[in-house]
Amino acid sequence: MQLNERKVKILQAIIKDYTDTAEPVGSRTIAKKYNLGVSSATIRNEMSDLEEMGLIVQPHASAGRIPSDKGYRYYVDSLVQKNFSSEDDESYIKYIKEIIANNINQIDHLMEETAKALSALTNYTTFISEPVVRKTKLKQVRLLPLDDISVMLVVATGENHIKNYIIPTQESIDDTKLNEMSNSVNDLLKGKNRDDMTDEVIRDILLIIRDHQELFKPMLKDIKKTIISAESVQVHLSGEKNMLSFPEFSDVDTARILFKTLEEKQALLNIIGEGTDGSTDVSIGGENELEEMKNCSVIKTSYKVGNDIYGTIGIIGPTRMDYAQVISVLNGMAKNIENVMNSIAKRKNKAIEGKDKLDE
Amino acid sequence: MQLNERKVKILQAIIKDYTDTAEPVGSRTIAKKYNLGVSSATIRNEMSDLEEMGLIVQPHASAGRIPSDKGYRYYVDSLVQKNFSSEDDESYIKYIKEIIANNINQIDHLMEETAKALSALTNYTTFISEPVVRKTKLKQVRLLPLDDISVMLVVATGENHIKNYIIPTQESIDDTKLNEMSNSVNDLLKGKNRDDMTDEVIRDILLIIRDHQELFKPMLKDIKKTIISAESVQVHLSGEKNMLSFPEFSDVDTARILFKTLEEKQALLNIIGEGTDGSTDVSIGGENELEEMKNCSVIKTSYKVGNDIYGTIGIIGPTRMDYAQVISVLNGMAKNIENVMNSIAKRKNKAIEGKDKLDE
DNA sequence: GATTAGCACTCACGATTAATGAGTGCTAAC
DNA sequence: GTTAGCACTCATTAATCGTGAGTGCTAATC
Repeated sequence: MQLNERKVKILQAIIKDYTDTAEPVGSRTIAKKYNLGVSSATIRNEMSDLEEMGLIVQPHASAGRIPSDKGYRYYVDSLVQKNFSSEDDESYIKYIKEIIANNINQIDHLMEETAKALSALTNYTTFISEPVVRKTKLKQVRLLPLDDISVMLVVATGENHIKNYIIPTQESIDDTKLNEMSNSVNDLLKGKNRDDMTDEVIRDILLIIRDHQELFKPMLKDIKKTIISAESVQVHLSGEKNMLSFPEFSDVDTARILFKTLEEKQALLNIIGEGTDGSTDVSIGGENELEEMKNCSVIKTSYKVGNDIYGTIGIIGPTRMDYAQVISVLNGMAKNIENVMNSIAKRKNKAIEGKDKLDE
Repeated sequence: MQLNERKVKILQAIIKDYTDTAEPVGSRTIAKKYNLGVSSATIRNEMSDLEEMGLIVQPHASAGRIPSDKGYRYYVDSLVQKNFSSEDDESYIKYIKEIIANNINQIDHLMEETAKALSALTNYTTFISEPVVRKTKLKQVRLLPLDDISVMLVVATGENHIKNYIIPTQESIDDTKLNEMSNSVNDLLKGKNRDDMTDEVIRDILLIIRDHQELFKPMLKDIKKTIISAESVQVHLSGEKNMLSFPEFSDVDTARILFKTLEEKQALLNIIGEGTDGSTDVSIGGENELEEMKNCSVIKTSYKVGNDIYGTIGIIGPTRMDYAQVISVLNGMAKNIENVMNSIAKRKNKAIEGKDKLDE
């Protein structure tokens, strides 16, 4: 589809004005506000063409025009992408710095805070999925004394998912003994993934805890649970209530239906989809599969460490949104998550390198 | 205020009907639906009296009556309390059993799940505050190897608040050495509360970690942070979006303003207030301090272990609600939290008793 | 004295109508 | 190709009116 320069300008004007006002835009408005050097009549003719092409629509006969899904699509594809990266809106950097400074060392906390910041910045609903790793490995499994009647189980996976469990013991267990068991279990499980937990391994563990088998048997389930939760896609959602401030959701039912959809995890996973391979993905209105989201747009991108795709971050808002700004902020945010994660990875590599040298 | 039996019946009828329909109730409706054996005219006369007493109001001249805050108050005080406990609606027991079965061993998780269940049961917004303890004591502080470049810090307090922190070390630290440090630090801090962490103690800790002081110094901050977070009132909120289904919130702005209020932690703390000393507390409409909540009611109660008041649980809904049912469910829920907590406490006491016998 | 039937009165709500004005499409002139 | 001009459309708002739910009062009845 080829548009002459004037048509492009008019389309841009309509999108800009509609984004700001949420009201259909008329030819006179454009003539007055965006001095294109032609009269409203000329603009009317051009608009008629644009409508024929399906880029704009008239909500009703005597109203102005609003961008159609196709119009936004054209805008996003050809107008935004060119220069969104140049729009170096650094205002959010402060936010992210704060988040990182705020002593985040667990993945889910980082996710949660990032989601919050992003929805605060854009005023839209934000989703972010935690890193997915197919076969996460156990890094540490520890049994620690908690008090006279319980023992604490700490399980950490390769991606620093850490979970605690409390095992009620009813009786005090000797520290040295506990420590022994802890070490033995840890030695057995360290580096193992789910498939590695064979019957044989389990038999060995049961042998280790033979004196307290009934007490510690549930531990196996907890360990497995940690692996599963590390491997399953955890999605954080934030800022849903922001949506209520847009006129698109002035009808409570519309909002309620959307909220209900977003509460279903499966729907969210659907929205997140396959991940975007590093690029930024925009789904406009009807392009979304879910009926409830036909008047929403979803913008998402992925963050990654090294060459492995790690997770997805994105926003959900009404189709009428400032795509250029959102894309820019979103990309910045993704880049920042990558930086945080990469800095962890780099530290790790350095440590390994150092070791190698020592080994020589 | 003394009402004759018929007036009471009429007030009850109005509250019941309005709770069900959210529409003003007229004299003819009452005459037809609730056979009191008198004509609508008689009911009109009685209603006129009830209005004079301020128990019901007319939204406008040609409308039926709706209960006023005062009317609900009268109803709650004199009608509900008498027999709410007999209303043994056991339907939610299944829910709670599931929650408990679902292997909850950390307080905040229990809170979160309880809040969710309660809002699912009542369809209202639920809040629950985690146990408050003035001077929580450290129970366990442990340093554990995580990987080559980081060490994991696990801190547990007396109430089984457990937090993990990751300390980046850049270099591998000898396991035995780490274990030594861990034990020493733990010995120093075990049983200490915030005030006990004197300069002297800190000096001792610094001495223990002298070889890695720069690395482990931030640990002190993390430990303090754990104490503070255990001592501060953590409030879980759940089911806010349920509110959107009530006609009272069919206006988006009303809902948005309420949501915004509930997002402020201070406002929530205000609502929770001082705790209720075991009784059930009902705040109806204008009785609430916050302007935004003048058309809401708050019902709360406290759960406790032993003689110490521990925390508050409650619901927020429109003034038009089924008080009897909510109070009953809420009390049941509180009792269940108490049971879970008491069972922990009991196990503990038993263990101590057993030990005492051994010592003899 | 309490209850009720009857009736006038009030007023929200919905439907109908009319005025307004924002906006378009078309035509003819430039 | 551009524009001025004008007829036409139709959402929106305000005004009007009828309807019905509901009340309050009065007088008759139990």
